[in-house]
Amino acid sequence: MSYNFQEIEAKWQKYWNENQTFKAEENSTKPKYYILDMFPYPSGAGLHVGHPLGYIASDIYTRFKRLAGFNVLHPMGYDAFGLPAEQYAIQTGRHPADTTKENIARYREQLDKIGFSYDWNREVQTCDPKYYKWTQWAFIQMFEHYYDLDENKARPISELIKVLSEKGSAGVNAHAGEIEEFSAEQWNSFNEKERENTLQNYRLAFLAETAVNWCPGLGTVLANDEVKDGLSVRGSHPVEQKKMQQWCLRVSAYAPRLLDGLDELNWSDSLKEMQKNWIGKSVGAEVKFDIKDSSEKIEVFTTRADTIFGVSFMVLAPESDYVSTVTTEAHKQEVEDYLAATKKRSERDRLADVKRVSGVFTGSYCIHPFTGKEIPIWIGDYVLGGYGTGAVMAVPAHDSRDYAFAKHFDIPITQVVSGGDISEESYDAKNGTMMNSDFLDGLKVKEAIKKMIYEVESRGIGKKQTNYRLRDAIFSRQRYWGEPFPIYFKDGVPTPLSMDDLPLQLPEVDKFLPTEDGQPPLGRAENWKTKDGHPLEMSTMPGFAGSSAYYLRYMDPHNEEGLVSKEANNYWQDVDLYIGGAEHATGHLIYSRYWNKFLFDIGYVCKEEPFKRLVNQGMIQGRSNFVYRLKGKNEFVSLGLKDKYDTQEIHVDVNIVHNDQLDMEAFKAWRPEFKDATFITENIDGKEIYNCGYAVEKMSKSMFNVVNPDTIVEKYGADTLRLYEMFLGPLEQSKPWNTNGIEGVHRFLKKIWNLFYTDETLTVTDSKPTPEELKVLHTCIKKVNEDIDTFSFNTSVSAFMICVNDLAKLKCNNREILSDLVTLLSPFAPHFCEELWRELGNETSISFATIPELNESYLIESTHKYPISINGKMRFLMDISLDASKDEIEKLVLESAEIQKWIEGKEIKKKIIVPKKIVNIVVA
RNA sequence: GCCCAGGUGGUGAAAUUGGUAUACACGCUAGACUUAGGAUCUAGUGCCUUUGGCGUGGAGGUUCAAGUCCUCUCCUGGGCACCA
Repeated sequence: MSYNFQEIEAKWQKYWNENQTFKAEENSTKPKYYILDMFPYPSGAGLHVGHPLGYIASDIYTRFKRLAGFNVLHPMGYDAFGLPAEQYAIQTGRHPADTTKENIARYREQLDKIGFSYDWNREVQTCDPKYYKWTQWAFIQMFEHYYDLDENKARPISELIKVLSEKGSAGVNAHAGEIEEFSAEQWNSFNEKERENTLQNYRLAFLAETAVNWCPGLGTVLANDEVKDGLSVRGSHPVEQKKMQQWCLRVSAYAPRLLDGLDELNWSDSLKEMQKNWIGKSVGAEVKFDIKDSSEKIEVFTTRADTIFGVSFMVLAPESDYVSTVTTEAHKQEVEDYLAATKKRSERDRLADVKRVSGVFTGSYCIHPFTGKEIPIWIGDYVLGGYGTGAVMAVPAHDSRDYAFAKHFDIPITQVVSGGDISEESYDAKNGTMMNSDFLDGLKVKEAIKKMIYEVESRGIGKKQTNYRLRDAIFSRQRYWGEPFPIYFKDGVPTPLSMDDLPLQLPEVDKFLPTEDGQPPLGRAENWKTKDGHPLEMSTMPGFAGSSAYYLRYMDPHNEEGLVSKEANNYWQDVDLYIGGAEHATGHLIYSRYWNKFLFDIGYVCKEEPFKRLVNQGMIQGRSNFVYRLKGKNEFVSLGLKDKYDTQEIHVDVNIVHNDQLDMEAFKAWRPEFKDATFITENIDGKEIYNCGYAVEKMSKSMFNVVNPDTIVEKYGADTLRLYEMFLGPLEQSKPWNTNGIEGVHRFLKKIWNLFYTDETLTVTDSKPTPEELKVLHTCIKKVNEDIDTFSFNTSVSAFMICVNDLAKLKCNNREILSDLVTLLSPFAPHFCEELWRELGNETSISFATIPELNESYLIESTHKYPISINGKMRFLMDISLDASKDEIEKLVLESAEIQKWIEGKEIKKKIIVPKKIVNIVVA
């Protein structure tokens, strides 16, 4: 029998499915282990070979954990709401629900072919009303809670109301929006609308008029992580700033906990670093500056309180509220012109010319709190309205942006920290000694910061302050294909629906476009009202809503009473291992942590952090091929000769190129316009060949470099695909896809097959394994065990190859050895191993086998007893632990009886003696 | 500009964490078998001026010993970017 992978893989996939082999149960005596993949967005293009990389790694880990005696939860589902399906719907008129359903079916088919051990009973689709009922529920919970800074957790709004009615706003220490203080009497005299307006400043899910990233191309707002370089991540449309009333989540309330929580997580340093930067903690002080001839003050945030004596001007953000208070009549026109010009510049333009300095003087002055000098107040667009107080004290000598501004407008520069030369550029470093700074003179920068903050606080002109860059998440999208908000407006007051009315299902609409009067698509739905006629919210939730708690739903996917039951949550607790791309660092992985912390606060889940360990798989890039067309002709020249002609580079489908050589007939058949193409070929070793150029690019349809896993599975089988994707290199590294080495991996499986079968019949012996065989096997067991926890699967595959080569040399067909080998290999090549496992006479699935135990004694014993062959040379390796000099050891070792016996009559080619470590002697 | 990874044969990559550099695989070369080979097997394959020497982006350093540690520097990839 030869290795017929197609038959074998179909057979065992069917068996696993029919026998529910991978069904996870909560009533197990084994320890639990939860392994999660980032669920895919089912796009119309289907899976390419890059998608399964992480899935294969997690599946190997899953199967390994099962063999090691764990009760493993390994589910899969789909992140099914999103922009592409809606864009497609707008273009074709097809309902996103229909196309999504088709795409999911296609994904499932592709996933099934690779032999994953998912428990499909727990499948989750975010667009399923049974699922998004709980997304809506969570939103209502956030609406009904606020963040209490004393208890440092979310608490019910009802408790807040009680405090407000007894003590007024002073009785509450909450993470809230800007609130004007009010007394209990005032609160009690508020009408319903006034009360709600106040409460909106406290709620964790709230409506706010904010500057948002508005994308006209997509007709919706976008979150910060959905915008890159002023363009939308999806579709690359320009994005501009616009003030709009939007639902928001008060993620910023959790910023300190999101930051501190990172310490206990087993995530990669680079990913933690990204989150740290995104959260962006900075410690400093808020200082108040009096405005000249006014009772008003300007408050600024600074991390460099030490440099306060170097302040030579103030700068306000164009959108700052201070602008109107400080602008004098004489400068009004100038300021208004400047504001108008700034507003016109899009986010993208602003980023494009960061270096251009612009600003305008307001006509007013501040009074320096220490020197009493007058400081001019300017407006500049390098100051951000949304960060700190929207105003800065400018210290041109020690801040490069202030320096550029001062130089441009010819404002004096005073050095207050020694150490740098400020004639050409500012000196920003936080070391040096203070000068020109009155009572700070002579102090080091760090001491000066402390002293100044103390001074500011004791004079009552400011306080120590920590700021975070993390903003509240904007949660509204003016879109159709998302979760509807469970909110209606009762006389303009936003009110949540009751649980009985959930899920609030997406209505049918005639078109997936905004209405004529600019309302979101849901405005087209007939009767988008509650039963008693109140209008429902028309925007929908963003993509990250559905993916923020899906891992909890897998624990208890069919529960109709809640997102997850207490029992299921207590059993599975949290995700032990999460595998996915690093591109979610500042989006999904922040929102999920926030969402989970919130559910933890309200006592709904038992763990504060959702993902204990996170492994990022690298991206698989495409490897594109090019042909070179003579300009204006239908003639193509091979890579080696192209410099002799005037050519144009054209992407060619990588599927008709093998080892960079073009299949010329297939090329002619590829597209009609190339039907009559002619070629200028190269002669290499007597063959006429057309060589293609190549480049590493993103895998995408337009570059014709997409490789579909189905093609690989068809040609080599799923097990070869799985092994090859792991063999390609370290999991976390990005790498281009190429099939150059896949033959070697496929050959490896055939070699194992041949250990079992001679002349197509199964031949295994039941004799006792020899020490050599045991050594070979246990070397492999050791290596694979070591690799598993670091996901170094590429070296595991190598270890298997070495093992099989050595066993083939020993002509091993021992049942015990082969059985252990197959068990160890089964997580990597499950179908293949399941087949051989049964051939060895086992009744149950190999998934219920036990991982072979490592016996180090086989290794140690043989190291001393058997000289081994490395790279064709005989070597004697020996562990020594003598604390002696090289020469002494050499003498001792060479004179030992064991070595004497071995080298007798042979020529010593090489001696390496390493104190305390090893002796390595190579003989001819 | 700031932060994080990384740089090893023709290629993908290993290296017991300071101890035989290039395991394993691809590719290539030669041979065997074959009507044939995009099949299988065997041997070889870092470089050079080859009784020897040089080699892990470059230059120094620590050490009996450095791909690994330290200093400087040059590239590549990723993230953040007027965050005061």
